[in-house]
Order: sequence, then structure tokens, then C-alpha cells
Amino acid sequence: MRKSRQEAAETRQRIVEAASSRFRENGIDGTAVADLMSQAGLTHGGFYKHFTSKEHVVLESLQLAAGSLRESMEASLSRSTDVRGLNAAINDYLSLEHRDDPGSGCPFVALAGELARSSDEVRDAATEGVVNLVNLIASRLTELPPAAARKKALVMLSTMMGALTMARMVNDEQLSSSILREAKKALLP
Amino acid sequence: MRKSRQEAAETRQRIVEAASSRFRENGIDGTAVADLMSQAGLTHGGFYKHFTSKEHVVLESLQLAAGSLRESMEASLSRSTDVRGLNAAINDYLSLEHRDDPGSGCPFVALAGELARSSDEVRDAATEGVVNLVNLIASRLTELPPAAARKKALVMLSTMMGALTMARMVNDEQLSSSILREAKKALLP
DNA sequence: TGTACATCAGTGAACGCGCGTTCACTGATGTAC
DNA sequence: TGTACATCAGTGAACGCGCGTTCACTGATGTAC
Repeated sequence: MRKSRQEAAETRQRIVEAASSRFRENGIDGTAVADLMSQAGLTHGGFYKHFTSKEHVVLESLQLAAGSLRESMEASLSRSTDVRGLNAAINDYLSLEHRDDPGSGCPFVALAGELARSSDEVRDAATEGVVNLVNLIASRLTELPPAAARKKALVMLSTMMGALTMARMVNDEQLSSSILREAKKALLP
Repeated sequence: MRKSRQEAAETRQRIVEAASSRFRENGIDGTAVADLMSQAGLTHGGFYKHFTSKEHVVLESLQLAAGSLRESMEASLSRSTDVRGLNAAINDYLSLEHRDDPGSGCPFVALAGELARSSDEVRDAATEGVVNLVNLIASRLTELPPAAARKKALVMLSTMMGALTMARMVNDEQLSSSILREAKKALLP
């Protein structure tokens, strides 16, 4: 049954991807090792051939999710070199699609409470991911000096994450979509 | 061992209070029935003399937490009848004390991810709690017509919740306090 | 008002279940010569 | 290049533990007369 090195590396990657998505959908506590292994097409025992514990896959899956959020924001930004790129990023982040697909969306919103209670290593990764987003946004606020741009970016990201959080929590479609709509209107210049 | 009706009612209240605080500190999944019962000074078995299941205490404890957040915001607001009351409420919500004491703070930020995955009943309670805060804030935006005030309040509350979420998640004291500071500066008129 | 009985809040042991983790095993891959 | 052996990815049963929940029991409170 032994797999080649490349197959093993691909398996490991699939486990991290499955974890990354399941954790964001159902929470870390809400996802069993057996869950994410079967999502990766494997049985649970093999997990420990790739990771020493569940905690270890949390860190990697957060880094994966944070990286892919960053990339998708970069992709939105690159639609235009000026401020319209920023508008595209905000529109995507505050879209109904993002709200309704937490499994492939912002890990900071999906896991906020659990990350705040995680190990320093995991919180360091979360911090780095947040800082990356802040820098990305600040880099498009070219009308402001860098320090002011960074400060404004902190507030913008707060509004974005807060609006997505509220839109997901609330059990009223009209209210939920108006939260996203108003946040967009307030953030777009 | 039977207790009087009044004592039983007080015990029940103590359980809800303990649950409300523990859930916000450690999450719902992260809190065992035995945990919150011992916090209430009882042994675990007695829980089911007051609630049919753990899920049932979640609803009541959320309502309690939401109500006490509303009251504390009303108290801040009542420090002044004009917009300075609103500033006091924002300053309190975005204070270091609030950030560092999730167990007695905003339940929507502490439990956001878990609430989004909860039963309709619990999400209805969360929705009601959020709407109450929105109305409270909107009522102080007297310079705007009601509809516009409500829209602005939605965005303000998004920024407040997002900033508190980020400030708790991030593992860097300087960054964390600057998130709160910048959000305050942006929200105060 | 007093008495006899029923009720039930709270205790702590026990139950069943799902979880994270371990382990013996399999058989294909990797390595040494 | 071919052969013999070592390695190890993946399987699925098993383990121990903590959890939500149940239960028999206790004894003070509530109720009926």
C-alpha cells in the first residue's frame, strides 16, 4: 500500500485543503479528524502519517486559507491599478457569494472566536494574515501618506470583517444583505 | 435536599449567568455542562432539573448576554442626551477592558462563528439582539432622517464588531490597540 | 394548626457515544549491492 | 540491470477519555386534609 513520495505529498496537501475548508465551514472544534480525512478520500488512521496532532494541521490550514484570501484579494485588486481595484476587492469580500460560502472564504471571520483562543503559533499566523490584508488595502490608498493609509486600512478591514460576520450571523435575509450593501456603500469612495 | 421555589429560581438564574459568561469565554463547544454547573456552585447532574438539554441554555444565556450588552450601551448613551452619549458607548465598546474581558462582553463577537451555525431559534435571538443595538445607535444619529440613520448605524456597528474581533484575534498588543484606537477615531464625529 | 404524604432540587455514579490517538498489518515503493 | 530487503503510506480495529445525558437516591419543601 505504500505510496510514492509524490503521491504522499499530494495526499498531505489534500488533507490540508480539506482541513482548511472544513474548519471554516464547521469550526475547528466542530470538525473531527475522521471528517476531514474522509473529505480528502482517506481513512482516519493515516492522518498521523502526515501530522503529529490535530493542532498541527490547524496552523497549516490557516496559512493556506489566509494565503488564498490574500491571493484572491490581489486578483481583485489587479483588475485595475487605481482605486477601482480596491473597489473590486471590497465588492468581492462583501458579496453574497462570499457570505454564503464560508468554507472557501475569509478564515478570520469564520474562525475568529476559535483563533482568539488558539496557541501563540496559530495566533501569530492569524496576525500575519491580517497584516498582509491591511498592507494590501493600504497600498491602494495612494491619496494618503503611508502611515495614514495604514490606519485607514485597519478601519476599512474592521468594517469589512464586521459586516461579513453580522451578515452571516443574522437570520433575516433582508437585514443580512442590507448590512453588506451599506458597508459597501460606506467603503467605496 | 429539595429547595424552595425561590431558591430553585435563583439557582436557575445562576446557571444561565454561568453559561452566559463561560460560553463567551470559551465558546459553546468549549464549555462542558459540568463546567458551567461548577461555576454556578453545583454538580452536573442537577442541570437537567432546569433545562432539557445543553442547547436550551444556549438560547437563554444568549438572550441574557444580549440584554446586558444593550443595557450597558444604554447606560453609556444616557451619560449625555446628545451625540456625546454615542461617543461614550463607542469608547466603551472599543475599550481595552472590553477586549480583555470577553466573558462579560459582546456575545455576538465572542460567539459569531458558533451562532452562525446555530438553530433558527438561537439565530433569531441573535438577530433581535443585533437589531436592538442598531436601533439604539440609530436613535442617536439625530442629524439624519431615520432610514439613513439606520443605514449608518449598521455600518458603525459592523466597524465596532469587526474592530473588536480583530483586536482579540491579533497576537500583537501594539497592533491590537491601534485597531481599537483607529476605529474609535473613525467613528467619533 | 398539625400531621402524613407527595414532590422535587440537588447529588454523584453510571451509561453510551464520539473523539483524538495508537497500533498491527499490508503491500507497493525505495534502496543497496 | 536485476534481486533482496527495508521502508513507510494507508487501513481499520482498538484504546482511553471527556462529554451530554440518565438514574437511583436523599431529604427538605409543598400540599391535602
